[in-house]
Amino acid sequence: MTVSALPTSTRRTAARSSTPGARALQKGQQTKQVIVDAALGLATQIGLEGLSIGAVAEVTQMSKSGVFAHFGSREELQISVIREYYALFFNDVFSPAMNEPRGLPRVRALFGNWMKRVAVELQSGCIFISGAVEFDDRPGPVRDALASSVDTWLAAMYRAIVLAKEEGHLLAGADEEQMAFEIHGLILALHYEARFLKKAGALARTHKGFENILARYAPLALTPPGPSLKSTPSNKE
Amino acid sequence: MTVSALPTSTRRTAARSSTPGARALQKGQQTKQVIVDAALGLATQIGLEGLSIGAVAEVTQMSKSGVFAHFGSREELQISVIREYYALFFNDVFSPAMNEPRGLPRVRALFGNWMKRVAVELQSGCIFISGAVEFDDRPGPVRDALASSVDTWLAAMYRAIVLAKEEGHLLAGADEEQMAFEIHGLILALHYEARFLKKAGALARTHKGFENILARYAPLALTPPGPSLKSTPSNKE
DNA sequence: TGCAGAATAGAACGATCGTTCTTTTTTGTA
DNA sequence: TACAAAAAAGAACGATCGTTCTATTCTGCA
Repeated sequence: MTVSALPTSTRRTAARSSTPGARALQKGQQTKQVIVDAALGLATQIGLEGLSIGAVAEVTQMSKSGVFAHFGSREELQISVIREYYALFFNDVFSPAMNEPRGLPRVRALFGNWMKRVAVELQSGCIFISGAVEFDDRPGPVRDALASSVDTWLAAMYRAIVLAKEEGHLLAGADEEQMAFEIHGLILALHYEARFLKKAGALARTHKGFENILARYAPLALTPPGPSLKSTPSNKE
Repeated sequence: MTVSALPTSTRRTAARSSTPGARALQKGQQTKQVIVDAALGLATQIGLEGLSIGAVAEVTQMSKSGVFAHFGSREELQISVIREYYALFFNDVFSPAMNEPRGLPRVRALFGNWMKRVAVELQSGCIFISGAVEFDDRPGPVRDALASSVDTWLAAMYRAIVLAKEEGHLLAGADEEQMAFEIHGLILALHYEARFLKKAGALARTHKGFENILARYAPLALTPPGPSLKSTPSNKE
C-alpha cells in the first residue's frame, strides 16, 4: 500500500524534448504543477477556504483566467491541492515508516514522522486539520476529497496498530481503535497548543503522551532511547 | 473565580420600564444582544471568519447598516461573539462543576461538562476549536480575544488538576500540565472524528480515554460507573 | 404632547470574488 | 517555416463584501 491510489494528473509525464513520439501535452501539465504547488503553499497558510484564484495568479505571476483555465472551477483547484498535500504527506510520513519492521517499531516511526511533520507545519499549517474545521458541515466534493484522504491515512495508522497487536507487541486486550483515537488526540493537541496558543513544550508533551499510551497498551516494551529489547527482528513484508 | 472578568457590555442592564431614574439606554443594548445571539448562531455553523454582516442582518430582519452601527466594525462584532460564547461556555461547563468538591470529583465534572458540550456542538460547531484554526496565523484583536478566552478556560482546567494533586487524589509525581494536555487532545479528537469524519463511537472513546488518563495519574481512584471490565484492577500502573 | 437624541434604514462606494467570453501568444510538429 | 491546437491573457459580468454617509423612524423624558 504505497501511494498507488493517487490521481494521475499530479504525476508528471516526464516525456520532455526526447521521445517525441510518446505523449504530446507537456507545457500544460508543467505549469499546472507549478500552480498547484503555489496554491498548496497558500492553502497551508490561509486555509483551503481562503484560497482564491486571484492570489494564486499573483504568486505565480499569471492572469486569473490563465490559472482558472487549468481547473475549470475553484473547487477543482482545492481538490488538486488536497491531492497534492496527500501525496506529500504519504511520502513524508507513511512511506519511510514502512521500512521499519511491522509491529511497535513501525507504529513508533509512523507517529514520530507524523509528529515531526506537524511540528514543521507549525509555521505553515496542516491542511488535514484546518480543512476539517472549514468543511465539517459544508458538504460537497471538496469535503469528500479531504475526508477520504484523512480516512486513508488514519486507516493506515490503524492498520499498523493492528499489526503490532498481531505481532504480540501489544496487550492481548488492547483496543486498537481506542489507541488510534488517543494518538490522534495528541497530534491535534500539539497543533492547537503550539500553533494557536504558542505554548512552549507542546512537542515534548506530545512525545511523552505517546510514551504514556505505549505504557498502557504495550507495557512490556521499554522505551527505545537506551539499549532496549527491540521486539522480534521479524522479516516478511 | 467565576465569570467575573467578563465584558460589561454583554450583561443586561435589567432596568426596564420600572426605576426610570436609574440608567437610560435600553433599546440599543437590547437589540444588540439579539444581534450577538444571532451572530453566535451563525458563527458556530460557518465559523467566525465566514461570519458576514449581511448574513446577520438577514437573520435578524434588519438592515446591514443597522447591524453595523452597533459595532462599528466587523472585527468588533466577531469579538462580541467570542465574548458571548465565552460566557455561555463558562456558565455551562465551568460554573456547575464548581459545586463539586475540589479534587478528582471536580476534574471529572469539568471534563464531563466539556465533553457533553462538545458533543452537543457536534451539530453546531465549537468556536474555540474552529476559531483556533481560522486565526492561528492571523494576528489582531480577534485572535487576541479568542486566545485569551481559551487560555482562561484551559487555565481553569489546569487549576482544578493542580488542586486534585494537592488533595492527594493524584500520584505525587503526576505532571499536571501533561495531564491537561492529554485531556485537551481527547476533546479535540472527539470534535474531529465525530464532527468531521462522522465516525461512530467517538464519544465513548473520549470517555474511555479519560478513564485511561485517570488510571495513569490517579490509579488509586476507582471508576465510579459500576463494575466494569477495565484493565487490570491492580495498583501502581 | 413635543422634542432632542438614539436607533435604524436606505443608497451608494470601492474592492474582491468566481466565472465567462474573446483575443492574443505560445507550443509542438508536419 | 507554416499552421493548427494548446495555453495564457485581457476585459467584463454579476454578486457580495465591509464601510460610509445621509435620511428616516422611533424612544425616552420634560
